[in-house]
Amino acid sequence: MSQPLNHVEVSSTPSERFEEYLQSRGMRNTKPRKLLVEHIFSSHDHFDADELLDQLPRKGREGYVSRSTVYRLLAEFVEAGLLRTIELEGRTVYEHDYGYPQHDHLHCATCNKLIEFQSDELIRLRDQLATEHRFQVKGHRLIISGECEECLTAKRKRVRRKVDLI
Amino acid sequence: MSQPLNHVEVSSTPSERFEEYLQSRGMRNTKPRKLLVEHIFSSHDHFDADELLDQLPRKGREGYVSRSTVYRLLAEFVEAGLLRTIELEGRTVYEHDYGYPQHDHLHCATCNKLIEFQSDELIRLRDQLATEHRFQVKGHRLIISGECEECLTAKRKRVRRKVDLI
DNA sequence: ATTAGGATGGAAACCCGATCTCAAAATCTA
DNA sequence: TAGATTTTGAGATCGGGTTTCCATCCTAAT
Repeated sequence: MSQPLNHVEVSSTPSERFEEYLQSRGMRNTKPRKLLVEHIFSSHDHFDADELLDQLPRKGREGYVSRSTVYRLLAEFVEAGLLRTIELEGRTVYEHDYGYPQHDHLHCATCNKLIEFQSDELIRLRDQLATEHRFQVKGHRLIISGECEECLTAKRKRVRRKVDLI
Repeated sequence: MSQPLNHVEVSSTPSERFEEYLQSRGMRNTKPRKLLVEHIFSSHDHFDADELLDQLPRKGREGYVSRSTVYRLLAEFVEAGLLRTIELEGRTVYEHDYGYPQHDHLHCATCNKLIEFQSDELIRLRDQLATEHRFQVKGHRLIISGECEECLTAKRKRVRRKVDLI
């Protein structure tokens, strides 16, 4: 059974890591940049640009970051190796990359949740398949789609309720 | 070693199959519909709407089909089970579904080619992973990205040529 | 503190595949 | 073959995530 994913040992926090990145390129560590790194790494969620904007303070409030800046910074975080993108049904979804191991996803079509898992056997199989086709692997993306436990349970409950009414 | 994919035994051609589909819905078997099914199933390629349009005769020529009709008919073919879509880096790519087995892809980042493969072991692993997470599988999508044999060979040749010049 | 130049906010522009509109053409039925 | 109905073609239009523009603000180095 694949366990909840463990963090990779890293010597510095995402914020520290990003600061180094900025330094090395002569870029400035501004309020929006600090705030967004903090926010994004304060919880381990998947999100797209819009969802992130929804989570942040509204215009006029302390800590507000504009739409254009959010887009700019998300691109920077990806560039810096902090985040990684997943293309899922048209939208671009972001997830932690720095300090987080390679993994794949189960995608629930009902509640839209992404469940992570790690499988060494998958990697082995992938490399074997590539070798058979004399293909040089750079990476892969596996998304298993279907319905998660909670949604299945909820559905079962609904059915039972209907049956009870009869 | 996974072999080139074999066609599934089917009792009728894609054209015949599509005609049945049209009949059953009281739709008409028009020239554009006949022509497009013929064209699409005359070779086993992956394509998007634009590529398909490029392959068809230009405006004014015999056999011309308009952009809007191409989009309309592609949707019909998917609905009819003739084609299946793959979302690849933003664009919608179509491939044969009818008379063709489930499979996955190797995607060459250099020449953009899609190479098909089939793996029972992958299905087994997928189902096992899903079971471990009490997840009900509907399907999956695996894309292994990297570089194909031809592109690797071409690159090697270029390097050798450079070396020769020294 | 000053200041040069990088960064941000707000809004407009963009991108572009996909869809819609509707008059004209094609198909099927009787 | 006439009539009813579906389908097509051409162009306009859409949608919405993303990018650009630029005046203003902010940061960091001096």
